[in-house]
Amino acid sequence: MELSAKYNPSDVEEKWYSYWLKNKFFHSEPDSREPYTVVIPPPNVTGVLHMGHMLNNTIQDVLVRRARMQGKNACWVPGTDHASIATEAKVVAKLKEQGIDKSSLTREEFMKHAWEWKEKHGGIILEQLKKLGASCDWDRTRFTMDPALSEAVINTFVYFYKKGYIYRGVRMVNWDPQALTAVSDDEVIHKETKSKLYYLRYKVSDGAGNATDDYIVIATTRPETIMADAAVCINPEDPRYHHLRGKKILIPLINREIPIIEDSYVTMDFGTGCLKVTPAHDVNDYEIGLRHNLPVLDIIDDHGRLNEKAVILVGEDRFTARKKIVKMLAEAGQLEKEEDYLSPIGHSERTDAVIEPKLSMQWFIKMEELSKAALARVENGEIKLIPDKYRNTYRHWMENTRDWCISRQLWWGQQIPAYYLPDGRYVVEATPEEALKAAQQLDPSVTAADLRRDEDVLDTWFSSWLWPISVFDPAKPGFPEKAPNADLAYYYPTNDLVTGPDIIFFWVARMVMAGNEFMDKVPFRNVYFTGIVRDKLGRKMSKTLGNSPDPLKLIDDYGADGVRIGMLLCTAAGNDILFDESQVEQGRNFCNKIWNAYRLVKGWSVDRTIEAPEHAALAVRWFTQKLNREIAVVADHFSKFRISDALMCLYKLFWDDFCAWYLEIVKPAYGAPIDGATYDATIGFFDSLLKLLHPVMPFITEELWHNLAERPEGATIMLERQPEGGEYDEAFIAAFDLATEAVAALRNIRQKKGLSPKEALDLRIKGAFPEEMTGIVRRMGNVGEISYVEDFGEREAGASFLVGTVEMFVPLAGKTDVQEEIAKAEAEIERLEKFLKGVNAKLSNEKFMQNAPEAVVQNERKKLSDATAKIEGLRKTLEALRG
RNA sequence: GGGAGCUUAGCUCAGUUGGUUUAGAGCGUCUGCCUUACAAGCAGAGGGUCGGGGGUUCGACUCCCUCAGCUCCCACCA
Repeated sequence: MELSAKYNPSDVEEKWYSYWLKNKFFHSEPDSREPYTVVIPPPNVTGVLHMGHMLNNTIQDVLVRRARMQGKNACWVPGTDHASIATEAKVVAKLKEQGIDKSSLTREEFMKHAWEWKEKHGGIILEQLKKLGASCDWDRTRFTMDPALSEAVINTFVYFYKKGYIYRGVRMVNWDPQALTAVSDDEVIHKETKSKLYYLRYKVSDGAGNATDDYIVIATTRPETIMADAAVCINPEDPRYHHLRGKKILIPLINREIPIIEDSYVTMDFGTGCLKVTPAHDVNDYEIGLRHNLPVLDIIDDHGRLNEKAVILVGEDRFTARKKIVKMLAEAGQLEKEEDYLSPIGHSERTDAVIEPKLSMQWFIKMEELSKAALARVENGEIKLIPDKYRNTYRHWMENTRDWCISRQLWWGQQIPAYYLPDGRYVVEATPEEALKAAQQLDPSVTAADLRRDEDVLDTWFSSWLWPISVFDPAKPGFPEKAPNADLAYYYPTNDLVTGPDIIFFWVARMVMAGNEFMDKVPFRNVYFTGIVRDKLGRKMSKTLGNSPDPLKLIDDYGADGVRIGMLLCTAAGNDILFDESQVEQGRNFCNKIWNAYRLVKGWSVDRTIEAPEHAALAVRWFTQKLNREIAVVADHFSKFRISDALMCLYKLFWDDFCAWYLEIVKPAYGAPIDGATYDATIGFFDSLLKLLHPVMPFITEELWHNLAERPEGATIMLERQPEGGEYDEAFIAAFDLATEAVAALRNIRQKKGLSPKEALDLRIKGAFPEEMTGIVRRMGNVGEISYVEDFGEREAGASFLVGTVEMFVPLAGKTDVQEEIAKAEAEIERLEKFLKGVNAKLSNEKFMQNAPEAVVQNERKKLSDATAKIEGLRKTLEALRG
């Protein structure tokens, strides 16, 4: 069959992926082999594949495929995350489109809609991963809200509650008025936002609630909250306001009397040095309020509107209220001035709504003990972070953790298993039945109907932190004493985790905590942090910028292997990835190169009666060594997670060493057959190269491996063993490098003189050039006669050059410019003399001779003698040239 | 404000206890080639005072100080 000159990925990708699935090559069961386990960072169930996933999952697949080919029992567990806020927001939006308001539904009705949506639209991303070639064990696909995994979450909650780690408390939380939920500190994004600083006049009270003429000026960005003011605060050190100590002042418009208090929190040189204290609507103010025992007056409702406690502007949205109150204040003569002000405003990561600090009753889990233990696992080296610099980040996090607010005012998620008695007391139990029993301990008259379950659900991360455990044994979390099932015992701890540094605390650290608590073991040994994928201008990829390519279209255009190579080429661990389609193009071109090398080799006819020519035998010997060496180099790169280096090494091995040198040397003349020995060796090399490349480019390697030789039914390259490598002779490889250098020099001469590659040149060599390599030089440089000479003697017209320390000369009667040669030689002498000066300076420096190690001194001596010899030779050349 | 990191060729990056003759790679650029595997290719070439300054050392891209620029994380002065 005639093979196309171009590799066509769409011809093979689907074929091989279904072949792998059909034969269950990705599936893993515990056995006697060493396990290699990876759990996928579960993408949002409603998510679609973006470039970050592409990068992340390509890396995981490379690691998994390589481990599998090293004979390990590789298991890559896929799955999705229920992502409570993000998913609920999507479902709410979808229902709205259908004209259904969430508030008109019961919890059960809403959950039914949400599950329907999940069944219909969820998990698309996993299908997309298949296009990339991901070798996940799909039989083990998990979802964080699978019944068993949800049970694990509930059991974990009960466990920590009974351990005394979980408590309920009023806290200032970040309230998202759009999603109507509290969000964690880490889900708040501070953006520099243009706002105004309003300077308001607060009149001083006469003590009986009447305004005097005296007033003070307070700067605020939130004039709509003045009705909730509990005090005005000054710095005790501030002499400007000493006369106001102990006095009271009146809130503008509503004339409520509030005290003046003193607290060193106030900075004297910001604004006017006076701060209005609004405990219900600002975190810092809340703390000042606690210190000074101030009342808390909450005037903003859950939707961000002023409530009746505000007295004025009731029902207005906070931003509308701001505009209106400014006008009212101005009319009342109590607005002194306003200035533009740039301040960081918290926005919800999910809805982008401006966060409202709000007091509310939430559930918390204590972090102190958990963090300590989790820090130790990284500090003692049980878990390695790659790159290492993230240890600092990790340590900083773990030493500064605050209690984790785990309740969310949502429905999509695991509902908190707390049950309230009619009298307000509550019990925490895994099931309603147990809860009833526990409740009856407190009050025997309580019935099931009396118990009211807490409305809130748990933070998504409260389920994700169990992931490496619960995907294998969902019955385990919450029960540290219980023996793990067979899967968990075999696969845990997992080996490598590949994720982004942005969730180092959200997820990575918390998995370590859960692992400590329930397994008394780390959840993984290495954490590889990928960078953020940016566009080539360094901007984050975003929908609004439209700078994110569609991954599936990329795969269509360039092939999955091409895209994988393109992603990996620019992947230094921890560095951001500047993605450029030209890298994917390079990946596609590489596929094409491999494809064409295959076409060449398969096009040869073999004659087993002929002997291998000397140059071919030498090339076989050389490539054997080279291959062995590079296998070791690649293994070293992988052991350090230097994946792009490993890939580049393989890229050059195939393209430069195998194609440009090896194949060109052994290639028989057109139409002529190749000898059996060289052919067999070539097929062997090709086989090894395909295996080495398989983890990074699974499809094309499977296709060509099947074509390279007869394979039995059910055979696959993905279960072959990685080539092991072996001994190699560094000196021999270096000798071959000399030959390639000489060839390059000859080609350079041709190019400069405008000589055809078809025209054979003669070559004279003076010096220790390995004789066995002359065959290579002759063949690849198209050299006619090669002679070793003592001296070039009377120099005829020609070109001279140096290969290492060996002088070479090509006679070019009538084809060369003597003046040019002279100039070239002179320039070279000058350079060498300068170099020599430096070497001599070192050698005549007593301190250098005393302190430098012998090897270094020896090397300098060698430099001296080499350079001296070269200069001498060039001088002779010059003499000859000048005649 | 606190912390971490970065700055090497046009671009993206290596540079592994301070010493390997001229600091490397890939891509891009330039030149010549449609040479029977591949123009998604072949061959060759050019390109860097290693961010600036100072110091330690016989010797610094590498260690220290300092200045400048950039990035990220944390905190958030109303």
